[in-house]
Amino acid sequence: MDLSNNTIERLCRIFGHLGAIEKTGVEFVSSAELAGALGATSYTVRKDLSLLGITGFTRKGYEVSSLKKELGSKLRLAGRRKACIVGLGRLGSALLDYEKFQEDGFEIVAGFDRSVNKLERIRTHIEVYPVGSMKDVIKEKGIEMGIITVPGEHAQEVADRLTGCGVRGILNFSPVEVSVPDKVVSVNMDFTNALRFIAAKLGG
Amino acid sequence: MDLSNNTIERLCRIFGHLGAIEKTGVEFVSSAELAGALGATSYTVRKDLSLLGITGFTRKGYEVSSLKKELGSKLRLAGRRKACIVGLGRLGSALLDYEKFQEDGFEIVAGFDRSVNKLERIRTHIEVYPVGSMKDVIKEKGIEMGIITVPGEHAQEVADRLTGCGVRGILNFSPVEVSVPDKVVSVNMDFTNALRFIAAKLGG
DNA sequence: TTTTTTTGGTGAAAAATTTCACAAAAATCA
DNA sequence: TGATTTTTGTGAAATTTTTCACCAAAAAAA
Repeated sequence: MDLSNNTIERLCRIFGHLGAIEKTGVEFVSSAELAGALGATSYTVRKDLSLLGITGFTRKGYEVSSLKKELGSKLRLAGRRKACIVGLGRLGSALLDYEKFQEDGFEIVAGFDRSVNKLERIRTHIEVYPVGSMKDVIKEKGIEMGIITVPGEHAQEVADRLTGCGVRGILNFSPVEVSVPDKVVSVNMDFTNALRFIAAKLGG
Repeated sequence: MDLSNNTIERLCRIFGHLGAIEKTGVEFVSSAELAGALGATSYTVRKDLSLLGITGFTRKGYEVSSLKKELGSKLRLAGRRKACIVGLGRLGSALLDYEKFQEDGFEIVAGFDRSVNKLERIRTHIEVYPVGSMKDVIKEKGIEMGIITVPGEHAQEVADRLTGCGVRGILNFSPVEVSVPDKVVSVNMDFTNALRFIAAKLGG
């Protein structure tokens, strides 16, 4: 199947939202409710789901737990995935213990930093290493995804290193867009740009 | 002018990238170079800029410093804007001292948390307050933007409070989409969803 | 000076995405 | 039972966004 990025992004959000609904014990959810929680329309939600061949029940909506299961398997969000964080400054070390990742099946299994000093000072139950041991650690632990929290100046270099070690997914928190090989998926989260966007939308 | 969100987002990224170019001392930049740094095409960059009435120089490209200035004024990214952070856990307190914000004209002038205990323990040069004093502090300091770093369960409540205090822009790091009044601009940054997106794109 | 090359500007075409409209199915109600 | 309501599924229409094609201008080269 050939889903657009927009569709994938929405489906992932639906998946996340279903987790929340599940906790409330509600059994069915309509496309309109999902749309509301997403800031989309019910048409879009139904179309997105139908692109995956997922169908609901007339006059009832979609069954929460089976929808979650289907999305999980169709989008491959079901299994556990291992990730590492490179750059253990304030943000990086905050993310080391970000519980939401674990809850969602993303396991942070290693942190890397250049500074041995920093590695020694850090307090976390996750194992941390000097960047030099990246290759070994990534191979050994089977790490698939890398989270970049180094300053912009070093982001590309870290991305190269990560992909060189076989990492196929990159979440980049630095403000520079990193370029990666074709097969690698990279997403940028630039906080400052988000504030700029808000400021621009606000005008005045 | 009526720019699409995509266009606004790209223009903001261009603005950020121009800062980096400026430091290198390069005077002109072509639409193709900008496109490369953005992961867009040169057509798109030129069209985006032309939508703002910004024009470059034949065979030279755009003059870096004046382009930055024009974007800054047209998108209202030039002035300083005050923001606050609500929720001073790991992430929130990391963001309190995120230097990039300050560099870009976004001043974090207050942090809020429910727990007085946390407020006492926190080490930062930015003033922190109990949530109860939000209204006063926001009015007094002229805070325009709020950054939400509380758990999802409380995100909507915090958003309501912020908008109730007159905040018009919200950057929401919690995994739940908050709903805000029409005039308010809100952007969600859901880390977990970014990882999901990467996982879904990777497949396998 | 003339030609060639590079780069922007932009209306038109193409592609992608979203919305609509309405049939079909199931639950509810009279 | 039969009418009514609600909600999905989806092809078609509408809208939005991106890309293309080509001109003009200016710099560089010849």
